[in-house]
Amino acid sequence: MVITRFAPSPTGFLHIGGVRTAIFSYLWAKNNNGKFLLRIEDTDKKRNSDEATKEILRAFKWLNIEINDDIVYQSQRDDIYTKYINQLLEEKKAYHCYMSKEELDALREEQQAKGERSRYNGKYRDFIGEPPKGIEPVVRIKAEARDITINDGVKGEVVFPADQIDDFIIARSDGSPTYNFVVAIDDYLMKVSDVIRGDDHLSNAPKQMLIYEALGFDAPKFFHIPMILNEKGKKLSKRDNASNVMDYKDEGYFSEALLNYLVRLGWSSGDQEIFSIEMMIDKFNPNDINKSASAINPEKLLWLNSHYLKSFSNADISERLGEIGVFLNNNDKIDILLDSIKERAKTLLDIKETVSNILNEPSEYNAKAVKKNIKDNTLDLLEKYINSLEGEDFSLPSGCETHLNKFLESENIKIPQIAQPLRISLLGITNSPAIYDVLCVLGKDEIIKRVNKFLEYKKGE
RNA sequence: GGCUCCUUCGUCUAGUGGUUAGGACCUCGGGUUUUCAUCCCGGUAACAGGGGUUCAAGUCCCCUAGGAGUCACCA
Repeated sequence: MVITRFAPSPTGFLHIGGVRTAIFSYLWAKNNNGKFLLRIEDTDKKRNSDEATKEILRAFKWLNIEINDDIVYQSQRDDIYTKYINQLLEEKKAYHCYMSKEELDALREEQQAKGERSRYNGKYRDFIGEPPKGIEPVVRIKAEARDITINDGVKGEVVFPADQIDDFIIARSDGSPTYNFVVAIDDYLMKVSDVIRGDDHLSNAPKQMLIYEALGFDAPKFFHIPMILNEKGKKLSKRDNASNVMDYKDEGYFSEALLNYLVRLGWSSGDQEIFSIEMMIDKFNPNDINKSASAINPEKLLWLNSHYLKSFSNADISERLGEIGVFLNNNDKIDILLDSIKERAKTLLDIKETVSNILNEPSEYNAKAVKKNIKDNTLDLLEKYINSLEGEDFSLPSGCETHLNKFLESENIKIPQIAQPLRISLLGITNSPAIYDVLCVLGKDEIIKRVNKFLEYKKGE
């Protein structure tokens, strides 16, 4: 069975790069009818917070990525790690190192001064005798001096030369296990078969291989996926704006669009751009992931978002609007309104804004628009217009159109002469959905009310 | 600096020795449109550079350049 996992450390919000890693892992598991697990790497008590964990979970919920089995928290697994550390110690595959931090620093400086790579010199590797007093030892693993080859599903064969590898620490002087150690143990214990993670972890892979070998465990298959770059071509970090997933939600993006956008970053299936989640699951294979890093492209995301928006039903959109506090339930023209708006909007926030522009009486009139469109005879026309509404059928946009055409003919004017002034008096601005739709949604009483208000405003000037 | 990885239009990518190097976003032009948009049609635009191998190279090899990642008792 293919089992994948996502293993964030809860040090803040979930960022875009992490989400993409998670999606890839999720898709690959589902493609194989396998499992997608979540492990919270909260061993660094100083930097972790429960709040961050909640935030990560909230993001997964929004993205509709389902996590199989119970969430694993590394902070609750000290006993397990200790057991394996002791095992390695007993088997002489690991040893206590009594080098102080100061001594280690001095060693590093000395090596760097000579232009060498800083690595542990193996001082306590075969140490016998009385250890120095007053020093709590760390545990180091015995790393055999040989090249280590990682057979990566994305990068291919990557060889790390022997001189790059030293006896690294698997347990700190306070007894707590280090990152590379717990990752290896947990992936094994969770039966993770395929590790898909950022290629910033590639250099950790040989260390983990060493741990697997020492313990006699089979190593999982690795897929080190390239980083996501920001618009400037630098590694996307938490400091980049728009790196927090939930910011996208707040800005009116849909999880469908974000997922679609992210899955196409570094991966593709021919010329296909639009993927439903089912299609992604069907087509995704981590072997097809690109080797090179890719830069984020907000415009394409926006395009995808508008694409998805157009495909949503009005009921669906209403529900999503409800989630951000916009309720349309008591408006019987809801379909006309949303049909009209969703064609031109790109985000949920766009819809919210336009809905509010239409449903709420304008509080002011755009001066530039007024100047351009309100001529000497315009107020007369507007007055005539509202006086001509009696008995007209405004239940559908087509009725509004029929009536307006009649009005144009009787006044012998062209449509812009009345459409733009109507927009201004009804909405305060000239950018709006089709005028017939606006008229229909508002209804005659509201039209009369707003036009009168505008007329009074103009007369009062 | 050591090690590792990467390099096709501005961006995301297709491409597995023979293609007029394709698609998408952006951009530009045109059309539809009462406005803003949408939508439709069309255009501009790329194999980092240099050597090989081969009848033939974006595709294979080498070098150079550029970019990225990593070098903790962080994860």
